[in-house]
Amino acid sequence: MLQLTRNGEYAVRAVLYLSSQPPGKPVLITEISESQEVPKSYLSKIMQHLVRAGLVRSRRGINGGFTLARPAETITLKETIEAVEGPIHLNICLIRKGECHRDDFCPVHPVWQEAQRRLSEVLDGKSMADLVRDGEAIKKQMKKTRRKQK
Amino acid sequence: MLQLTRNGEYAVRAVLYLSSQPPGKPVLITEISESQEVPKSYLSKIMQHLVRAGLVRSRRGINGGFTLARPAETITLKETIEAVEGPIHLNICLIRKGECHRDDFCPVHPVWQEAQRRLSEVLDGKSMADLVRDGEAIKKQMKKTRRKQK
DNA sequence: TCCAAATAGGACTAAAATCATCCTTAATGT
DNA sequence: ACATTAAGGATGATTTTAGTCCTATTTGGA
Ligand code: SF4
Ligand code: SF4
Repeated sequence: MLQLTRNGEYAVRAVLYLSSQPPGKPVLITEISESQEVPKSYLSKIMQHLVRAGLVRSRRGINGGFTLARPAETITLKETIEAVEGPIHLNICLIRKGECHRDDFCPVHPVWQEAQRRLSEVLDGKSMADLVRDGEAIKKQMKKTRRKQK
Repeated sequence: MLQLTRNGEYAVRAVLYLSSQPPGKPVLITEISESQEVPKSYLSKIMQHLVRAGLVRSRRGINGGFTLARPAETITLKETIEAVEGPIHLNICLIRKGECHRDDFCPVHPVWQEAQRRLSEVLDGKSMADLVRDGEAIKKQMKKTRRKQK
């Protein structure tokens, strides 16, 4: 359907939440689940993907939880999504050359290449640190608006 | 999976083929199916969608077949895809305001808006007439290359 | 050493989407 | 009437999505 799945969406929410927390402080899965409105048992699977992909570190037992494995500045939206959904390919011919045998004479192929490039540009252009900053700006803006409405 | 479905892909192939034919000349579904490598019975459903969407006209019986309903210049890639897949929304929050109740404070939401805008730009920027021209240019280029290889 | 707290990992499932096929009906030109 | 051709409905196999649940493993502290 040319749409992000819940896996990708939830991964972004989780990584973004970790990015908003003090670095190094382990965050419980329950806390992520509740604040980000993601089913806990489902989130558990997603976190496993993120750990294997090297974006997140986990510790079990008391004082356990999840932390970012790298600074939020170095983690992009695209990377987070691809960690749980696999590489983004807007059409099968972008998977690899020859995946669609028409690619060498198809006039639509280059259009998909361009579309993919533009999409990647946007998704790779935002780091988790950027998003945390944007989120804080939105919060500030909302407070101002509410004050005006009084 | 954030990927175009066969429906969209096949629709593009079919409309592009019609665009490459003399305007007004009815083309049989068998001809489209074979030249574009799309299962005939499946293609039949897709053509129905395209007719209902107003991109293609059909005539039954002898001398029947499919023709474009409008000049190829006025039909874009995006339009063709959306005719069979429904509107493209890269994430659910782009369907309508409030579809995701987090949209008014979510810092990721604007990124998806931007991504969608960029994607639409590319897909709406190519008309079927453009693609036919591109296809002819590719054919010419391939002939030249083959000559050099001799 | 034993326990409680956490995540890891595997098995399982319901529902939906995807990718078709086949058959009957309706229109159309000769 | 009749051959031709698309329309439309029913059906189905397979895959993906979205999620749950249970057991195992790790960890730190009493
Ligand atoms: S756009 Fe062209 S190359 Fe890509 S999948 Fe479709 S036919 Fe193949
Ligand atoms: S990006 Fe934000 S607004 Fe869009 S679906 Fe995810 S949480 Fe909702």
